[in-house]
Amino acid sequence: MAKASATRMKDRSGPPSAGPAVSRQPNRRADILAEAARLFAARGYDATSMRDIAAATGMLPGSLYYHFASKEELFAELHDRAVAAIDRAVDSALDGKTGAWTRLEAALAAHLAGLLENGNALAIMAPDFPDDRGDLNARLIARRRAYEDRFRDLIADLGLPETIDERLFRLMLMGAVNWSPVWYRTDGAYDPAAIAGAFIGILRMGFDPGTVSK
Amino acid sequence: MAKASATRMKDRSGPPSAGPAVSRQPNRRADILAEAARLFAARGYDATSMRDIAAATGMLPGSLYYHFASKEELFAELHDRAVAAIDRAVDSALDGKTGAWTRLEAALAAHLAGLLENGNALAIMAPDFPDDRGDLNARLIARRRAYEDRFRDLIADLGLPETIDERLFRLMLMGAVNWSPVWYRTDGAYDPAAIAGAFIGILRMGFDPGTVSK
DNA sequence: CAGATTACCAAACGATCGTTTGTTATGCTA
DNA sequence: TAGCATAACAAACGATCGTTTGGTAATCTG
Repeated sequence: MAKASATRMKDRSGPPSAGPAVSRQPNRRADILAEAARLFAARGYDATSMRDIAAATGMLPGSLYYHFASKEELFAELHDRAVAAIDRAVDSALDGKTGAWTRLEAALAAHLAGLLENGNALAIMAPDFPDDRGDLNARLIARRRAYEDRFRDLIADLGLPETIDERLFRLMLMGAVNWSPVWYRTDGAYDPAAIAGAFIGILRMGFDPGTVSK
Repeated sequence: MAKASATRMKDRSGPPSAGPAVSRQPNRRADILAEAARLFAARGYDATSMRDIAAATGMLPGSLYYHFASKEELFAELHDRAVAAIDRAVDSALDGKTGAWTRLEAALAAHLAGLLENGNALAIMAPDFPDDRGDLNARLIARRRAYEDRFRDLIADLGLPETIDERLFRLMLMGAVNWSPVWYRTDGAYDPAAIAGAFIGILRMGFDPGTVSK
């Protein structure tokens, strides 16, 4: 895997701080991102070639390199966008909600719904990359870590008894949810909210007795 | 990906039903399996080439095809062996144990220990293959499904209240455990038994009150 | 209207992939 | 000892991969 020479590549992401942005074919870059997201989610990173993405976008393979310096760069941007989108979804799910357990459940449901969006974003959020591919992997992990800190706070608010290891509590809950896309079926009996509700219900039973149903 | 022509390939797996098995270089096939398992676990399926496996085994790439019809076949056998090994580990962990919660915890600890064995068997057990690659994926999923049924029974023995969906209970618990290899560090504070104990402890608190410690 | 920039096409490059083919020692068996 | 299956080597095949290079219309800017 050759180191991508970033010459001639202008960073077209970032905020459109000044000027009316570009005007010619204003949306091809967004098209690429959308098609790449769909393909990565459906087939995984390795099984999706730049030629596939180009064909789905109606371009030639080399043309992608005008917008993105490399395949890894393209994927990393998708990853960042997915994390940011889920982060915002959690924000709005939390908006106005009160009660530590209710807030945790709402955040969890938004998190899961975000994971399942666009087919299946698991392939984008999950640690698809074993250990290898150092730079990219480190970047993705850091992004996710920052996001998952939100749940550390939400769990701290629960006021769990001291005998409970809050870190393991969080890892258990997040693991259960992050694994859900593996068995989730869109035609199944549960939707994201129901799954989050059931998980929280099971846990809540032990720590917050007297609350059988909502 | 050309359809592998299985001509000239004798199935060298299966039970050594009759005769003293092969006798000449009796162990090269096992070497291949061992090295392939190590490489797949470390780098993943796609990032591990047949040339890598051959080099690690001290053979030439083509020689692998005397023992295995294809790369997928090699992986599938590894997957089956991993599932079988964990199945046996759960067997022996359960041996002599009584009490529904204790048995579930023991099975869970053995399951997690098995996942973490050999570096990280996650790459072997996990749904590495997105949706594509039909034949192989179907086979792997079927093997895992049969194995995971064990936990359905263990959970049924708990006698959970009727308000609890046992399926979601199982999916939650298995998801939490199956996700653990993602964050598990061998130099960390927890070993598989501690993790299983903590997870069960959190759940048990709600359904089996009065049991603070073991 | 001249020049620069944008957004692409067309075509290829070198590397690597899974796999196949033909051959060759080696040991078992009759 | 002849014949045969075993277990590998040696070398290549065709395909596909990420990426690069050079050119070219279209658009924006001065």
